[in-house]
This record gives sequence, C-alpha cells and structure tokens, in this order.
Amino acid sequence: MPTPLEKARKDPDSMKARILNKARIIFGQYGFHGATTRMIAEEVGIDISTMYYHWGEKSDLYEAVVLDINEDLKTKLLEVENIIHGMPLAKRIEISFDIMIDYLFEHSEISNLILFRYFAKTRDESALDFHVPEVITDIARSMGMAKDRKNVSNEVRMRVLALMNAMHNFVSGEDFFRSMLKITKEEYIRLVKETLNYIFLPSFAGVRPNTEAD
Amino acid sequence: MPTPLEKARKDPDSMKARILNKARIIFGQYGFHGATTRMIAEEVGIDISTMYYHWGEKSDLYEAVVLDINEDLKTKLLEVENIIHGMPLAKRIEISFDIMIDYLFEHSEISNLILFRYFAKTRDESALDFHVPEVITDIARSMGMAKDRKNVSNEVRMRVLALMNAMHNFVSGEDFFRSMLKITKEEYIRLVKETLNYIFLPSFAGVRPNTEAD
DNA sequence: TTGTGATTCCAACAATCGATGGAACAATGA
DNA sequence: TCATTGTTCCATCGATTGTTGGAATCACAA
Repeated sequence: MPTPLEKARKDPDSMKARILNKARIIFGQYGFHGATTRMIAEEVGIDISTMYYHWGEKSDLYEAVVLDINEDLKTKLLEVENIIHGMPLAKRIEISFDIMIDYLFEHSEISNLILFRYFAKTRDESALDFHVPEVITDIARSMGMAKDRKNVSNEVRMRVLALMNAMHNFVSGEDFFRSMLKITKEEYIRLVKETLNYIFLPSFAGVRPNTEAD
Repeated sequence: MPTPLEKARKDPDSMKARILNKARIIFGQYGFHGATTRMIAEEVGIDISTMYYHWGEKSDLYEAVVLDINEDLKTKLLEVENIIHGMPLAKRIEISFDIMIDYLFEHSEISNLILFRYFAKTRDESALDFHVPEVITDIARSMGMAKDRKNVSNEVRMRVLALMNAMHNFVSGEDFFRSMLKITKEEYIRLVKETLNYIFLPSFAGVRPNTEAD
C-alpha cells in the first residue's frame, strides 16, 4: 500500500499534492516554526481541518515535504549526471551549474528547505534523520572526485558540501543579495553562474575560467 | 544619550548585556519565530517582564541582536585586516580563514544569525534593513580585489559573498555536517579550514594549496 | 530614617498557535 | 433507493505566544 507521499507524487492534481506543493513553499520561506498551518491552508484555499485530514500533524506534513524535495533533487541530479556523462571535467562542472542553477531558481523552496534543515533548530528535538549523505557521495563520484560510492574521503565530502551550499545560498538568498546589488533577476542568475564557475573551476578542475570581470 | 545597545556593549555585566548575549544564542539557534521570549528569559534566569523592561518588544530585542553581532563582526574583520596587512595575497587569505574560523566557532551565533537573515522570511514583513554591504566591500578591499571601497564591481561582491557564506555555512551547519562525517569538533575545524583553502586559494590567489588529500 | 526612582517578579491579558469533534456534503456501488 | 465511504468545513478546544499592569523589592540620596 502506498504512503501518503507516494500517492501525492503520483497524482499531482489531488488535494494531497496541492497541499504538499504549497507546504513546500511556505515551509521553505518561513521555516518550520515560522510557517503556520493556517498559512498553508489559506494558500491552498481550504480549511485547516482538511489539511489535517490528509497529512495529520504539522510535523508529519513537514517530514513529507522534506522527503518530497529530497526525491526531486535526487531525480534531477541523476538527470544531470546522464547529460554530462563522458564530458571533460571542466565542462561537466560548468554544465552542471548551468542546469542546476536554472532548476533551483525555478524551485527555490528546495534550496530554502535544505538550508533550514542544515542551520536551524526545531523546538521539540525530534526528526533529524538525514537523507543527504547519499546525494553527496553521488555527486562526488559524478564529478570524478571518487572512484565509487564507498570510498569517498571526508575531504572530498566537505568540498562537495561547499559546492552544494554555495548554490543553495545564492538561490535562497536571492532577495537579500539582489536588493544589495540592485540588479534584475536575469542578471543575478547570470552572475551566480559566473561566480560559481570562477570559484570552483580552478580548484575542482584546475581550470581558470574566462570571465568578463578580469 | 546612549542607546540601549550602546549601554549593553559598554557594561557586559549589566542585565541588558546578559539578556542580549543569551538572546543572540537563542535567536541564532531557533530563528526569530522559533525563539520565544520565555526561552530567552529562562536562559538568563529572569522573568519575562524584566526582559520587556530592558528591551521592549521581541522585534526590538531582535534588532538589537542583529546590530550587536554586526558590530562584533566588523570589529573582528578590522582586527584581521591589521594582522594580514602587507602579506602576500595567498597568505592573507589563509591567515584570514584561520583567524575568522576560530572566532566564528567560538561565537557560532554570529554565523547562525547572519544566515537566518539571509534566507528566512519573517511573518510580519517589517524590519529588513541591512548593514551588510559595507562589510562586503571592506573585505574586497582588504583582499586586494578592489582599489577602494567605492569601485567594487558586482562580480567581486558576489565572490566575497560566496566566501563569507562558505565560512558561515560550515560554522552554522556543524551539528548536521559533523554527525554526517562522524568526526570530532577539532578534526572538523581543521577540515573546514583545509576545505576553504582548497576551494578559494586557487581562484582568489591563483595558488594551488598543498593538502593531505591529494 | 524616609523618600524616590530604578528594577524585578507575579499574575493575568488578548491573540494566535496546533489540533479535534462532529455536522454537512459528495461519490460510489448495491 | 439507501447505505457506506470518503471528503470538506464550521465551531471550538486547550496550550502557547507576545505583552502589560501593578505590586514588591532594591539602591541610594536626602
């Protein structure tokens, strides 16, 4: 028998899915404590009790959201891996940034939620199970930093974490950073990609990128 | 006449300062909505109304906390700048990481609070004034990426942001990342510094660092 | 000592939070 | 047709939130 999350992912028009999708955004913007059940229900256009009927407690809904975005992210990473397969390392990194940044900007709640889980505590200390390590090691292998999934050193894990975090930071901090730089969204996205290449290509691929700033 | 914040910073033993210092930690750990006035008061060991007597509304206290950590950070950056003055670029970066990472780990609420302000929204959309850009341009100049404070391109600003964020990420995400890598705090701090050097020395200073991982 | 202002705590307030019981409604098949 | 099951909403609950009034206490000058 399928879990509520599986049912929601299978039928995107169902009420379960509609609630889940709005919950992703609200939880992503305000965090677990900042988001209220009434905010989510109002966003969907339903009564709160309808939400409880489908997803139970607030923390259960939150957990479903976390699992949901993790599933999305894993799928997307697999898609990227297939695209860049066989390319030289520098090109692999460059293309990965290009695709992933576009994707994350279209689903910024993913970056928001991941950063929240990394950095924020929840009042009742529960539910801190991860699902992250696998993704990290997958990326390490895909980037040619490790032979297989098992033999990934902590040094390499840290570098991949830094890379992923850098992407999420720029996506999630868009409002803050853009109002600081006073530029359009398109220009900002271009700048994010250029910055990521500037920083990570030399260290990860030994390549100095050609930027317009130099 | 001095502001409440100035009074608190002048006398670290005063009740105002004691409340402020605990508020930094609680707000940093749980965010604005996650932290409650009762949590902070209990941490100080006083009644909530005493807190209101000294700092007024919750949002006022939060604002004082933000200004407070910004002042600390600015002071520390100035201190670092004096130390690294005159050194070659690669050495400047390396020493800056070493000092700043040690400092931030001792005051992790600074990293926590900065990240919260970058990435989280607050329910009542008020009080979002910054005080960050100055710090960014100061670092850019100190790192030799800009001639003076005025002529800092957006490209350079973004790179400095990436650098600062990377530091804050590793400090603020310690619990999460360390339980993933299963290492001690000392080993983690060492790994953070090594990773930062590995990533930023090649792109910022054109230098490939000698790491034990290669 | 007395008086005055600053400080601290107790008690309570209104508003909002997460959560639920139960009535109303809809869909389906017997 | 009716009974059953699934779904949605209204009304409300108790707990927790931010906040405040007022009494008690303290520090200290007169």
